[in-house]
Amino acid sequence: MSGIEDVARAAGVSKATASRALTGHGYVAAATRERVARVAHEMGYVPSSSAASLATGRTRNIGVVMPYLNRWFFAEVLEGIQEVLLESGYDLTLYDAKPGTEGRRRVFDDFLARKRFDGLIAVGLEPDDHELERLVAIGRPVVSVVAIGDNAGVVRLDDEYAARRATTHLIELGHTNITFLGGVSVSSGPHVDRARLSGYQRTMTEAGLTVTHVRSEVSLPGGYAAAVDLLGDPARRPTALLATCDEVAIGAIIAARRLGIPVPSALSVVGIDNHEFAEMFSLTTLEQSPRSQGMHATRMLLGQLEDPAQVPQDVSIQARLIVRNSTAPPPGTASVTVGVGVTS
Amino acid sequence: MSGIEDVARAAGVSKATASRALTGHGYVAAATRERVARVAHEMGYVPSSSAASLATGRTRNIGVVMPYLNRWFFAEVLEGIQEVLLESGYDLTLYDAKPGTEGRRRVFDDFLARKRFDGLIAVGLEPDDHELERLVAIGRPVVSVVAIGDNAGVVRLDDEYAARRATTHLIELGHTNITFLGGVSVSSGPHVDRARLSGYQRTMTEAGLTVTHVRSEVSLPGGYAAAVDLLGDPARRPTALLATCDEVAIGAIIAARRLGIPVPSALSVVGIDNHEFAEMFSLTTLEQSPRSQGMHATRMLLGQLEDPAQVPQDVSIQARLIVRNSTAPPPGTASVTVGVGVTS
DNA sequence: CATTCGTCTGGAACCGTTTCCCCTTTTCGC
DNA sequence: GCGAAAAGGGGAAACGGTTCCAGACGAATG
Repeated sequence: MSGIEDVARAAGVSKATASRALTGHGYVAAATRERVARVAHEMGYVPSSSAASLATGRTRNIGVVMPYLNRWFFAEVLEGIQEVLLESGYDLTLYDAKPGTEGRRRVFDDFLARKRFDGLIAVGLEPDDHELERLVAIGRPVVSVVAIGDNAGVVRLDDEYAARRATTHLIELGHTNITFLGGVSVSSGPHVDRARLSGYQRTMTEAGLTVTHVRSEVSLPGGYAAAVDLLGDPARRPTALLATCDEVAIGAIIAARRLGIPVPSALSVVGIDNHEFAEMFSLTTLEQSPRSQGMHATRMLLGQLEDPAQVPQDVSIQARLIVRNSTAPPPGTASVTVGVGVTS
Repeated sequence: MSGIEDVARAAGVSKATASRALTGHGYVAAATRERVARVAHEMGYVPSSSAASLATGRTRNIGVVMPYLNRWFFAEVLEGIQEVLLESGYDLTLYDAKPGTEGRRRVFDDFLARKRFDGLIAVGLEPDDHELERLVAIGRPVVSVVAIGDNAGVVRLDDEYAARRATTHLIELGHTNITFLGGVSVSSGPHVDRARLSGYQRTMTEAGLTVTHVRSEVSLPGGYAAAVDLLGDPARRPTALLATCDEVAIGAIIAARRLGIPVPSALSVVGIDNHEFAEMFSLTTLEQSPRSQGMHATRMLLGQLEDPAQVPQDVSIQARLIVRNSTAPPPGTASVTVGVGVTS
């Protein structure tokens, strides 16, 4: 296992020059640089990252903390992050912080404190006060995807806007009996879902319509179960559903099919996400493109690293409405022509 | 930012003793150890991992290479790995190696060569010769989930067995016209799918039945599309489908519903995986439990790290058959009583 | 032509641990 | 009570890079 000293010797230069040649910092004659590079390559020399980190104080590694790995949104964000880091030559260290677990406590109290990264990306973290404090205590730049409640750079979907836009779409189609399917109350639960619920509520209220909110676990099976309950009772059945996310929406569509309720003629369903399954179910939805959120956040963080003066910016994304075939005017309406396709 | 030297001074001992006290290596009086630990804790001392790695040659970090992050199987394996590593105090560095991308090339040629880990877990990697060579060249223990073709430790599902078991289940129900829905030929493509196809073929042949294989992309939408094609043509329609995995199976069930073909009365469908959606679709399937495969592989690797003499073992898992409501005797059969529930 | 400046290079210090080696003190067996 | 072994602790040398500093040289400047 050869070190830079061996390379230096083989190239007939000092350690210092070899280092400069390989890192590109400081003066080195072009011929020398070339020779050192060649020798290093021939010897299969790879610098020790621990030694380099120790000397420079930089790890060329980015930490990513997220509460779930197996949910569509998170996996997509992670892929976006990974893609940018790979291009930039940074490693990615992953910390799984499932809410309420001992593992999460250890992540915040032990793992992150080791600072094995130059910067941190927090995805949908919803940290409590103690966790937030630990995050700040690390003293490394933090960027988050989905707000975490402090002044770090944030990339996120404008959830309130997305829900308003979805609701408006249904109202424009002529619906008046629209139920929100989601997991939380406005005052508690993940901020994302609260903002979406709130966007729905405001839009409905502004239009003079009655708000109805049905609880559902935020997952496909959850949406299915909640929809079976709701739709099974003809008295409660609305003409349209706004789901807090596509998984819930798809669960609801599956439930409707099973109950023999045709979508969209008897029931319109709209989601938020543009999940990979949305197309297959012809789901009208708002696109949130988590992958590019991840990429965006990563570029922002990398930018901050190379120029610490760069002020972290907050980026809020306005989702695009994608109209497919899960929404239509309510039953018994004079047919209305609606453009099918993508609109803003 | 305090180093071990500050701790040592504050505790009135030498650097060497402080190090011994904190790491637990070598002789240290109990009282001293306790005092050093207390002082360190009070000062909020956290050892520099780069310095420690440099000195010891160990990183307390495990690398994980996988081709996809957003597929159910991979995400589950990753969670299993993460869980065990978190308990053991190891970090996890993730390398995304999507087949055929420039990123993948860089992962193998640059990133892995940096050896920022004590060991590597390769998940469903299917490396080519060059990649395999690079993997070996790293000189660190490698464990893989799903075979990679060399003699490293492997944890995997016995795919051939799973497919045989699934086929047998259908045959026992009375089916004779069973189509395999999957993405490959026996001679090329991912080993997993080939083994499953092969298990199906042998079982069919042994039973004197005709093999029919329909190509499908290995994904939910892929299964949907392939099934729409196949089932839409009454001449080709079988009485039972064996899908290469649950996602394909579920796609097929959705397609059947849409075409008005009742499952299981007119069509039986069986998958392999026990995907999180399987229950919702009442899918009969073989459980592969990727999460525990991940945990298993991780424990194996960690074991090898603490005792290099430990020979890597290959572990092959026999999937359990979970009978739900997507399989039944073929139409027009005298009804056969079949136990519903879990059997081995 | 002398001076200055930019370029190029080598020696040595440094990053923050761990660990080897050696010395002192205690414990234990006989 | 004595010698050997074990326990406890300190100094200093690693680990493998990067970077500061100083010196040497050639070209440009006055």
